[in-house]
Amino acid sequence: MRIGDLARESGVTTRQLRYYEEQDLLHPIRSSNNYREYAEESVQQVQQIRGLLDAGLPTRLIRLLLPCVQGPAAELPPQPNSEMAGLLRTELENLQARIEFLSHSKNEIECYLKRVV
Amino acid sequence: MRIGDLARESGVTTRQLRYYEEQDLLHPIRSSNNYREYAEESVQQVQQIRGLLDAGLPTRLIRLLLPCVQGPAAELPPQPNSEMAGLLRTELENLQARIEFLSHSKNEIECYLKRVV
DNA sequence: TTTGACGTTGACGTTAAGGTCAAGCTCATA
DNA sequence: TATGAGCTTGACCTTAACGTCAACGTCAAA
Repeated sequence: MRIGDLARESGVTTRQLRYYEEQDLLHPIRSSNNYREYAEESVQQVQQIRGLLDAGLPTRLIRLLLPCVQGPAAELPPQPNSEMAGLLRTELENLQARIEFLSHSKNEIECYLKRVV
Repeated sequence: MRIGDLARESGVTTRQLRYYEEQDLLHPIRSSNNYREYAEESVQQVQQIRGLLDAGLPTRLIRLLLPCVQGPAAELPPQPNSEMAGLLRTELENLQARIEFLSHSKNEIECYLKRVV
C-alpha cells in the first residue's frame, strides 16, 4: 500500500508517516517510481506508535520499544545487550509510575464528577 | 515559603514555578516586597502538576483538572456547569485509553525482557 | 496529451514547556 | 555601606512533533 492508503487506514496524516520514517520508526521500501510501499502490518504499527506517542513517550524511546512491543511473535532486536536492557527496565519503572499516577488522577476525577452531578 | 524554597522542596526549577503560575496552575500571593509567597500545600500541588505533565496532559487540561484532583476535601470549582462536566468526562475516557495502552505496552516490554534475559 | 490525484523532497512556521540571560530590586550580613 | 544570595520582569532561545507550502515527478483516465 502507498502512503495515502496507510494514512487513511491508520488515521494519521502523510506528514506524520514521513516524520515517523525520518525518526526511524517505520521502514517502507521504495517501488520503482520512488513511492513508499508499506506492508499491511504497518497499520498496526502506526497505531502502536500513536498509542505510545499519546501516552507521552518520545520517538527516541519508541524507537527502542517498538521491536519489543510488536507482540511475542516479533523478532528480537539485533543485540539486546545489557545497556539496552537497563534502559528498558528504567523505562518500565517510568511506565509503572505513569500508570499509577493516571489511575489515581482518574479516580479523583470520577469522585469529583459524582460529587457535582 | 518563597519560590526558591518551594523549588527545592518540590524538585522543580523556579522557572517552572513561574511558568505554572503564568499558566494559571499556581496562585501565590505577594508579600510586601513583591516576592511570591507560597503555602505549604503548594509542594503537593506542584507534585500533582508534575505528575499530570509527565503523564502527557497539557497545562490547558491540568488547569481544568486541578480543582478536581486535589482530593475529596478540596473545594468545588466555582461553576461546575455541564460544559465542563462534559470536558471532564471526555478527558476521563482519554485517561482510561492511555492507561490501558500503557499497561499493554508495559506487559509487552516485560515479556520481551523475560525472553532476552 | 493534458488534466488531476497522488507522490517526492526541502524549507519554513507553530506550539508547549521550559532554559538562559540581562538588568534591576531586596535584604541579611561582613 | 557594600557584598552576595535570592527575588523581580522581560526577552530571546530550544526541542519535539508535526502543519503548511512550494516546486517538481508519476500515472491513469478523458
